[in-house]
Order: sequence, then C-alpha cells, then structure tokens
Amino acid sequence: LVTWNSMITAYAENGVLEAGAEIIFKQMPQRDIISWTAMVQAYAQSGKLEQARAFLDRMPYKGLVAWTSMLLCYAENKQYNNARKLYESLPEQDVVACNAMLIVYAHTGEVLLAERMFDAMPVRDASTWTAMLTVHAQVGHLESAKQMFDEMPQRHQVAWNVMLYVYIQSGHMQMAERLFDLMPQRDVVTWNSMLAAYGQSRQTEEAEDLFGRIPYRDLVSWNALVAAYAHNGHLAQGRKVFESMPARD
RNA sequence: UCGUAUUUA
Repeated sequence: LVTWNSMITAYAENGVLEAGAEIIFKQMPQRDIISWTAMVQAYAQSGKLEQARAFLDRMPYKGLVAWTSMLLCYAENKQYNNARKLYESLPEQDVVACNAMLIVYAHTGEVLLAERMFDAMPVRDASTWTAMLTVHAQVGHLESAKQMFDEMPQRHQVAWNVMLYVYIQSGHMQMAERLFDLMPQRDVVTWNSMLAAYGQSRQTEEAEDLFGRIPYRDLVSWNALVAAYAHNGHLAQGRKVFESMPARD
C-alpha cells in the first residue's frame, strides 16, 4: 500500500494525473485515506478544482490533510467563498488548516478576520506568524507588520523575506534596501524580491546590477529580469536575456 | 507514503 501510494505522489509530482496517478489509484488492490488524499492533492495542486473536489467528496473517510489541500486549491483559484464554506464545515482543525485559512485572508485582505483567527489559535508555528505577516503586507499595514515582526518568537528566513516585501509593497525602497543589507541571511527569494522591486520601480540599472550579484539564480530570477526590462520598455535587452535563459516556463 | 508561510509571470 505504501508503495502504491508513493507511485501516486510520484506521478502527481510530475503532473501526470489521468494517465498516471489515476490509473495507479484504480489499479491498486486497496486504498487507504492516504491514497485518496494523494489524489485530491494531485488534482488540487494542478488547479483541477472540480476533480479534486470530486475525489474529496467520494472519500470514505475524510481528513484534515485532504481538506487543507482543497482549501488551498480554492485560495489559489480565488474561490474565496468556497474556501470559507469548506473551512466552516470542518469538523476539526489544526494549526496547518488555520494557517491555510490565514492565507485565504491574506488574499482577500480581511485583516480583522485574520487577526481574530490568529488570536484564537491555541498553537502557532513559524508559518502562522509569517502568514499573519503576509496579511499585513498585502494590505500595506507597515506599522502592524513591523510590530508583528518584532514580536515574533523566532525569525525564520521567510519572515525576513516577508518583511522585505512589506517595505517594497508600501513603496519604501530605501527601507527595503536597508533591511536587505541588514539581513543575517539571504536566500534566492530574498534576491528575487529585491530584483522584482527594482524592476517595478523602474530602476533597471539596479536590477541588472543585482542580478549579476545573485549567488544562485532560479527561473524566477530570470523571469523577473525579463519583466524588469519589459516593464521599462527595454525590449531588445529583454529579448536578449530571454534568449540566454537556461530554462523557460 | 499525503496537507500549511515569502519572490517573477
């Protein structure tokens, strides 16, 4: 059973659903909650909302893992009311499900609901804090974000990145630059955020320069650089970068 | 063997 389940996830990770994951699912001699959940998640991850929901509804025993996947799938597809309904119908919840709901609130900008949930949570983990920070970031509440950042029990790299994003989103590029320099660590997301910020604030030279200093570039870095050129009308340079990209999506 | 946080589009 474990082997079969692993096969489902393996196909799902490669995006082979109908022709892979689902065939395995049908062929397996018996299925447990993990098999069903893996199917829900496979479809949820690839944005196939109806099919994910169909599997969820047909599950003989449902569980938080499947519900949470479905919840995030709704969030991803901007079906916030469905997300809300699903969340309200949950017979149980845990920190991950609540975190997922916080992300929904981040998308909808419902700070008050998010705060109420955050305050009511019996357990908070690193994702809880950064999700809540993201809520403030999304609505541009610089002060609340900063306060939250200062209150955090532990500052994970992601929290630093979100805080950087808060400054960028609220148009405080100098503060962003200062924070960037102050950060204890920078990962590829940190670099990419800064790169995108330069692109959006029409600082193409800075973007270019920063790109040259990124220790490890991923596809997002390349896309951000192309976007920076495109956004500022430098089509020829954008094209040149596009052609030299190691990969494209 | 399954779910959650940050960046480009």
